[in-house]
Amino acid sequence: METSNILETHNLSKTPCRVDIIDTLLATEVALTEQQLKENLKFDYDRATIFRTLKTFSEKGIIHCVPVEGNEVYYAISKPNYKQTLSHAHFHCSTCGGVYCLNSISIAEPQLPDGFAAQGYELTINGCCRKCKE
Amino acid sequence: METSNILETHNLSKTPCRVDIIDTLLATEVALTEQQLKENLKFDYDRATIFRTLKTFSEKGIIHCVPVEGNEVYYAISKPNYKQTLSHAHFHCSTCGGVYCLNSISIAEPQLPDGFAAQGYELTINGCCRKCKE
DNA sequence: TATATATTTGCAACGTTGTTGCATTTGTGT
DNA sequence: ACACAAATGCAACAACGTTGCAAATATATA
Repeated sequence: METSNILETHNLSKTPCRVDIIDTLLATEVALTEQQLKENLKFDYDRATIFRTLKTFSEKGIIHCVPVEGNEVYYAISKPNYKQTLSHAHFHCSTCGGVYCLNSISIAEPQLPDGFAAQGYELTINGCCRKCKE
Repeated sequence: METSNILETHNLSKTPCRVDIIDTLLATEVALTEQQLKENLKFDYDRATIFRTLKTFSEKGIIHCVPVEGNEVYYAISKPNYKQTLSHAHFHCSTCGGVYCLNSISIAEPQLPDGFAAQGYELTINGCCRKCKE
């Protein structure tokens, strides 16, 4: 799906910042921190604008964020049914810091202690990614 | 293990702030945000002191932090062999926000794409906890 | 195509958090 | 009781999260 469709689907007007952010996230294989995102945008926008855009996109389910050890947050485009999917897995490379969405991974549901009911699973796998492996 | 032992084991001097923080984290069943931690300490300490103490404890493996959706970070006492354990699971209650360490859970290792090598697994299970279930 | 209106943006401001240097205070071994 | 290494509090600064408001802009409508 390309950028215009994504915005239309979610009833969002087509503004430069929104298009730029979605284009950038679509173009990158890995998830990006807000810093990395800014560096990759074609133009500069106000912090508040980017903040609000990311917030809107998160609420709409267009993107999702991945919190990683060290209190860093990465942003990635969501697959269309992301929000409906119970389990999400991400790979975090300890070497380059890259965060990959693992869309096709299924997470085995572990046995929980009595009284706990699971609604969703978020798995972060730390390790060494394809590019850093040599 | 009680507080004094923990500090001695890690070659850390026994200061009020350190003792207070470990006591507090040992006393609570759930992990705490920095805010919640501060509210539960017996005395007040400078922000920088708490920051440095948490950092020291994290490095030593005395505590670990759990990043949760919404960019919140929770701190919890680690079991003695925490750092050596490859897989960690935490339960995050969507209702009360409580974060529980699930020490006895084993995580099934999913199949990764070619070229990716896993070194550790962090699983966060979202749902409804024992206390909030009625 | 011009216009009206609802949105979005940039700017400014403020609170919080992460982080560090430095002088003072404190813990601990002698 | 003392000396020295270590920890603390204070101050300061950068980065981030967040909001109000006025100016600019996207889009539906005439």
